Amino acid sequence: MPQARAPRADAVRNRKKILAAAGEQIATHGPEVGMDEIAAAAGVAVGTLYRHFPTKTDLIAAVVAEHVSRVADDAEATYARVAAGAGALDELSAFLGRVIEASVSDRGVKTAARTLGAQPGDPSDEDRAGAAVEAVIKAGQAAGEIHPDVTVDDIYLLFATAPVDLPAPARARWLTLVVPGLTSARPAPAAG
Amino acid sequence: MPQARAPRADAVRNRKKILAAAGEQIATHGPEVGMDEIAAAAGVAVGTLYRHFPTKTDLIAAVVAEHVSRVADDAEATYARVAAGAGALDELSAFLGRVIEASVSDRGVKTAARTLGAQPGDPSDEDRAGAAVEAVIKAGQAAGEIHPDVTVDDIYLLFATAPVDLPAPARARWLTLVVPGLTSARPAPAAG
Amino acid sequence: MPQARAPRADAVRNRKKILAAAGEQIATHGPEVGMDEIAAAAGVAVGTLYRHFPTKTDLIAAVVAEHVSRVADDAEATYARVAAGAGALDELSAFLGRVIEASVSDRGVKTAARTLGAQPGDPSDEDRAGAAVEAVIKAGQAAGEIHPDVTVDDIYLLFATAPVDLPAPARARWLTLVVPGLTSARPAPAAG
Amino acid sequence: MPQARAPRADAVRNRKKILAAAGEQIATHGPEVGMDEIAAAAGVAVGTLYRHFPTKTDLIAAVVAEHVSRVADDAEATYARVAAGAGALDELSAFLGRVIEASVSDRGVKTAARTLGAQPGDPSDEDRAGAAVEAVIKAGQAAGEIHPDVTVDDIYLLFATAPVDLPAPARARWLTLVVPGLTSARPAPAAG
DNA sequence: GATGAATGAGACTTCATTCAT
DNA sequence: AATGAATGAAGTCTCATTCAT
Repeated sequence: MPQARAPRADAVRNRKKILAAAGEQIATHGPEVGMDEIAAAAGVAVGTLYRHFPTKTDLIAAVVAEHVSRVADDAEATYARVAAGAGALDELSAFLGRVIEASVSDRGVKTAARTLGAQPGDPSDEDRAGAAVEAVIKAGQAAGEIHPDVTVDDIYLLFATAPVDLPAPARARWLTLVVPGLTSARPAPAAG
Repeated sequence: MPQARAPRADAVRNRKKILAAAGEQIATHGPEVGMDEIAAAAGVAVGTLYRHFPTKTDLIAAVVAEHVSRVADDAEATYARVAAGAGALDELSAFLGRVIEASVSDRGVKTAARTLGAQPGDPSDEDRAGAAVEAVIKAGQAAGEIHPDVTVDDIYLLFATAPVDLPAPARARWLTLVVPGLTSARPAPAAG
Repeated sequence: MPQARAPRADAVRNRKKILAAAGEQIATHGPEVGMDEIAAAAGVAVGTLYRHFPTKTDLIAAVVAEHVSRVADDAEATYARVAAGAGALDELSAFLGRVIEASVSDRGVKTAARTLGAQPGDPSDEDRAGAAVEAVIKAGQAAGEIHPDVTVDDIYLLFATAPVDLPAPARARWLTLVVPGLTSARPAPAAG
Repeated sequence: MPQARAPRADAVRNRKKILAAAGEQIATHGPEVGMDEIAAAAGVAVGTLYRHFPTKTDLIAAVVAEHVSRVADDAEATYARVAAGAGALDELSAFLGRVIEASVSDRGVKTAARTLGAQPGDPSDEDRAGAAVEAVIKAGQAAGEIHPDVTVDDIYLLFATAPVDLPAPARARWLTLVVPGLTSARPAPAAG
C-alpha cells in the first residue's frame, strides 16, 4: 500500500489558511457564508478551496474536527490535573466553561455541522476526548463529588445545548444552573 | 369608508392552513424550506402565501408568534394550578418539559427566528407568559422550593438552550440535569 | 338594434374615478404602476377596475383617449381664434406649448401607449384635432407665415418628440428651437 | 500581491458578446427583456452575465456607455473636419443625423437609461463629446452660421427628443424641422 | 497545483388577471 | 355590479460546484 505522496509544502500551507479562514468566517457570518468569501478570506481562489475540500460539507466537517481536536487536548490536560489530585467536580466544571468559551469563537460551527450533516472528522480525537472526560467523571464519582449516574453523554448533552451565541453573563449563569445537576447532591426528580 | 371589514372566511381558512404548513415544513426541513414548498404543502399558490405574509420573515415571525401564544396559555394554566395549591417546583419543571416537547414539533422555529431576525409578534403574549412564569417562581420561592436568585430570564435561558432537536430520552435526561439548578438546594459554585 | 342598457349611475362614477386615478398614477409613477395601486387610488377594488377595462392595455388606451379628446378641444378653440383673425403662427406655437404642458401631467402616457401597444380610442377625437390643426396650418400658409410644406403630421411629429419629461426651462427652450422650422422663413437644407 | 492581472481572454470575449447581445435585445424588445433572454442571446448562462454586470442596471449602464463612447468618437471626427475648413452648420446637422441613425439600433437604450436610473459610465467620454460639439458650435458662430445663443445643451436636448423609434422618413423630416432653430437666421419668438 | 470564469438550478418576490363570495 | 382573495408565470439575483486556462 504505497502511501499518498507527501503533500507539497504550499498545499499544506493553503490547507491551514483555508481552515483558519473558514473558522473565522463561519464564526463571524454564520454557516451561510459563501465559499467565495471563505476563499477570499483565505487568500486563495475557490478552485483551490475545492481541491482541498471537495464539498462545503467537507470543509465544515474539517473545521468541526479541528475544534474537537482542541477539546480533546483540553480534556486530557484536565484529567492529568485530576489524576494529580485536583478536585474532579471543579475541574469538570471549569472544563465545561472553557469549552463553551472556545466554542463562542467557533459560533455557528455547531449549527453548521448539523445543518449540513457533516460527518465527524477524525474519530480518534473524539475517542481521546471521551476517554479523558470519562476518567474525570469516574474520579469524581469515586470521590463522591459527582452523581453516580452521570456519563460522558451527559457532558456532550451539555455541550450541545450550551448558549454559545448568548452574551458572556448568560453563559456564566447557564453554568451555574447546570453544574448542580452533575453533583452527587442532585435531588431525585419529584415523583410525577 | 367602512372600517376594516371582517376578513373573508376562505382567507381565514387559508391563513390557518399556511401557518400550519409553514410550521410543519420548517420543523421537517429547517427554515431554509422554499416558499414554494410551504405553499404547496398548504395547498395554495405562492401568491396567496405572499398575500398573507408579505415576506418570508413575516411568515416565520407569525409561526413563532403562534408558538409564543401557546406557551403563554400554558404558563397561565400552570400558574392557576400553583395558585390552587400545586407544588411550584414540580409545576415549573413540568411546564419546562411541556414547552420543550411542544417546541420539538416547531423545531427550527427558534433558529429560524434568529436567522431571519424576525420581530416578535404580539408582545402581549410574551408579557402574559412572563407574568405567569414570574408568579410561579415567586410562589416557589415563598414555599422555599425554588432558589431565591432564580428569575424569569433563567427560564428563558433554559428554553433557549433546550435540546429540541435531540431524541426524547436526551430531552428527558436534560430536564433531569437542569432542574436541580433551580431548586433552593442548589450548592454555591466552588470558590474559583 | 337595442342599445346597451343605460349604465348604472355608480358605474359611471366609478369609470370616471378610475380614469382620473389611472392618469394620476401613471403620471406620478410611470406606466409600470400596478393595477392594484391604480384601483386603490381610485377607491375601488381591482375587480371593479377590470370590469370597466378588461385589460391594462385597455385602461391605458382610455387614458390616452381622454388626453386626445382634450387636445382636440384645444385645437378647435385655437382654430376658432385664427378664424377670428388671430395670427396663425403664433396660435399654432402657443397651441404646441399648451399641449406639451398638458402632457407633462400625463407624463408616461405616451410611453405607456407605445409600450403596451394600445389601440387609439375614439377616432373621431383624432379627426377633430387633425381637422382643426390642418385648418390652422392652412390659414397660416395663406397668410405667408407658415412654410408651405408643413402638414398636420409635422405637428404630430413634434408632439411625439416633445420633452415632456424634462424640466420647464428645457421645454421652453425646445419650443424656441423647434418653431422656426415651421415658419415660411425656414431655409432649405444645405445641398448634401 | 499581484496587481489586477490582465483579464482572461475568454472573459473579455464574453463581456463583448454580452454587451452586443444586450444592445441588440434591448433594441428589439425594449429594456424589459429578461436577463435570461439576454444571456441566451449572448450564448452564456445567467450567472456569467451577472459575473460581468452585478445588476441589470449595471448592464444597461454599460450599454449606454458604449453608445456614448461612439458618439464621442463621431463628435471628435466632426470637429476635425470643421477645423479643416468644412462648414460647421452642415457638419453639425449631419452629425445630428448620424447620431440619431445610430441611436435607432440602440432604441430603448435611452429609455432604459432613464427607467433604471443608470449612472453614466465613463465621464471622460461625455466630456470628449461635449468638448468637440462645443468646438463645432463655436466655429459655426464665428462663421455666422449658427445662432449665437446655441449651446451644447441644445444639442443634447435634440438628442433627447429625437424620434429614434419612428421610421426613417419621420426622422429625416424631423431633422429638417429642427435644424433651422440652430441657425443664425432663427427669428426671435413672437412677442407673447 | 492554482486560478477564477462559467454554469444553472433554485431562491424570493411581483403583478396582470381570474373567480368565488 | 363590486369585492378582494387566489393564481401562477416570470423576473432578478445567489451560490455551490465544475472546468478551461
